[in-house]
Amino acid sequence: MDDTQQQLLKQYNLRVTETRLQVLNVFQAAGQEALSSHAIEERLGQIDRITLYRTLKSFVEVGLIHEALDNTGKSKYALCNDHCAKDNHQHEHAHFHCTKCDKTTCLDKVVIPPITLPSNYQLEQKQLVLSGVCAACI
Amino acid sequence: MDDTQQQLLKQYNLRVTETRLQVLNVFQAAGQEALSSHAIEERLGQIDRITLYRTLKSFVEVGLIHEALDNTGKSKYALCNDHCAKDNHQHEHAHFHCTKCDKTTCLDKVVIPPITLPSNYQLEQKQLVLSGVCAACI
DNA sequence: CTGTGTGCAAAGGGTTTGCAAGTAC
DNA sequence: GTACTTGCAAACCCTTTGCACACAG
Repeated sequence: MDDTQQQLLKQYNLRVTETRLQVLNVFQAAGQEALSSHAIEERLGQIDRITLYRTLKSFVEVGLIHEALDNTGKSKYALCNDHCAKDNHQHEHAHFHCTKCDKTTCLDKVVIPPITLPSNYQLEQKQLVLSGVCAACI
Repeated sequence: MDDTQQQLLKQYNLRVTETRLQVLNVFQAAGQEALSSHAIEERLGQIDRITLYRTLKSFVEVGLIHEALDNTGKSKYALCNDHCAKDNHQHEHAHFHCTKCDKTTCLDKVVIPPITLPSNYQLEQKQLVLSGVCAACI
C-alpha cells in the first residue's frame, strides 16, 4: 500500500516525495537483499543518481536503512528491521556476500557472538562479513 | 636486515625491486596496524602512486599481505602472519577500526567464533570488523 | 511562505588500464 | 634476452558539493 509507505516516511520525519516512495518501494521489494545504488538505479530506471545518493543518505541518517558491509568496497543498503534511531543503529546480524552472484544478504538469524577485546578498547559496533556461495548459486 | 626482506620476496616468487623492498619495510615497521595506500605513500614520500597500487596488488595475490576490512570504504593492508598461499588466505582474526585516530589494527588474538549459517550457504571467508575507540585514544 | 528536496554540472577521491622505457634474473 | 616492473597520462567508477529551481507541509 502506498499509504503505509507514506506513513513510514512521516514516522521518520521525512517529507513524502515521489523519489523517496520509489526508493522505499525498491527496498521493501528487495527483502533481505542489500542493494547498491547501482542496483536501485537499475530497478527504477529514470532516477537521478545524485538525488538517489542523497535519498540513501537521508534514509541512513534517520535509521530507515543501514549500510551493509561487504568486501566489494561499494556501499550497499538494506532496510532496518527493528526500530533504529538516529544514532542507535542496531544491526547485530551478519551480512553474507556471494562471490558468484555478487548479492549481499542480511542474515538476521546469525547473531554475532560476544567478542572479548583486549583491555582498553572501547567497542561501539561490530560487523560480521561472511562470504562464499549463496544458496541460489550452489 | 635487508637480506631477510629479499629472501621473503623471493620466497613468494616476487622479483626483488627497490619499490617492493621499501613497501615491505613499511609494513614490517607498522606491525599490527593496517595501512592505506595513502599512509604508505606518506611514509615513503617519493613513491609513484600507480606502482604502489600494483605492488599492493602483487603482495595480496601471493599472500604476503591481506586486505583489512574497516568501515571507511578505503582499502587497508597488513602483513600476513602465517603462511598464506595464493588462494588460501587465513585471517580468522578481527580488525579494529578506531573512529578517533582512524587507525585499523589487526587483533590477532581475537578469534572469530564459529558461525552457524543457514543451510545451503557455502562459507569461504569470515571477517569481523570492530569499531570504537582504541587503547591509545581513550 | 519557508524550509527541504530535486536536478544538473562540475569536482573530488581512490583505483585501474595502456603503453613505452627500464630492470631483474 | 626475456619476462616482469616501473612511470606517466589518461580513463574509470563511485560519491560529494554548489547552485538555481521546484515542491511538501
